[in-house]
Amino acid sequence: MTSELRAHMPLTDDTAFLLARANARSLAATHAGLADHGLRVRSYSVLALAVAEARLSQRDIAEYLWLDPSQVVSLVDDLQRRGLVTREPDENDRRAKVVVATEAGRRLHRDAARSVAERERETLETLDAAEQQRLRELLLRLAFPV
Amino acid sequence: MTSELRAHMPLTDDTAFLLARANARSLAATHAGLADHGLRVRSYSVLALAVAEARLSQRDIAEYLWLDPSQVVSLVDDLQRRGLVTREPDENDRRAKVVVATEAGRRLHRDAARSVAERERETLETLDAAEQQRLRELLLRLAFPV
DNA sequence: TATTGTTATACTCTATAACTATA
DNA sequence: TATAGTTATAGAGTATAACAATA
Repeated sequence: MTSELRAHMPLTDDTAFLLARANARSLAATHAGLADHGLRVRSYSVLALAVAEARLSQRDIAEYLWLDPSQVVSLVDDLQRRGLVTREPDENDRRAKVVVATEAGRRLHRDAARSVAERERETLETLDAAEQQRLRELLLRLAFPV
Repeated sequence: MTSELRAHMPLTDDTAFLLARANARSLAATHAGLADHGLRVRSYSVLALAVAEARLSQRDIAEYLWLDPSQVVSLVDDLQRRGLVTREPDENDRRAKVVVATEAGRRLHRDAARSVAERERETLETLDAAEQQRLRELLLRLAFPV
């Protein structure tokens, strides 16, 4: 970056722009962390929710990850084909299918999460621990407004 | 969102996830604000940099917006075709082209920025003014690490 | 009637490599 | 030898509409 640009820095008072650029950096780090595990950001996210004990339906996953329900279908298809998750019938609603991680899915997620955390740590180290915590609190309220 | 999910909230200690979801909300708001102005997020961002007085080259723009230089070519092509920006030769480097907004480009940007700001305000209102400022400071350091 | 998962399709965005002109 | 802009192409991500099964 030129010194002139450093001094001026357009758009840096624009939350949307800062959010987009910070997210781009974070995405690159996550992508790099997942590369060796045969996962992409979206399939990793779905797997992470399947590993969590929340017993989410595909519709829940779509809402949570801000994806279209039709996208979740092919993501779960892929994970299921690889033996990482299963579709279980919801006992209360026969339309819905709960996505649950298999033992292999849990193992892969654990290894992938470790790689991702390592990369993310480098991305976040420009903030100290308290600042990172404060950032997460603010982002949480933005990501999930009450 | 189910109450069970509200209670559990997987991934909410994951900065990358929160960043992605907050960015998705912000993007949707920006997109809605731009819809009536014939602009998309990426073309709007390039136009915003052209309106700024930083006299950025296409390469600068690519780096700043985290885009590939080849993507900037077609974005500038489109804006230029619509008379919103011009490519000016860089006096110091004949390879480089500086992207500058025309008067029409400035007008469109002003109108679009107003629409975007309105939508963004709704997205951000879950935080008070001081919190929004604090968030921008933290994001800036994440987006542009020294 | 509304919702869940599914299929299909078109469009946008992203990643990569090669080429040219200039440095 | 390296860099700025350009062209081309393939792959990933996104948006939308329609349908069957179930609520």
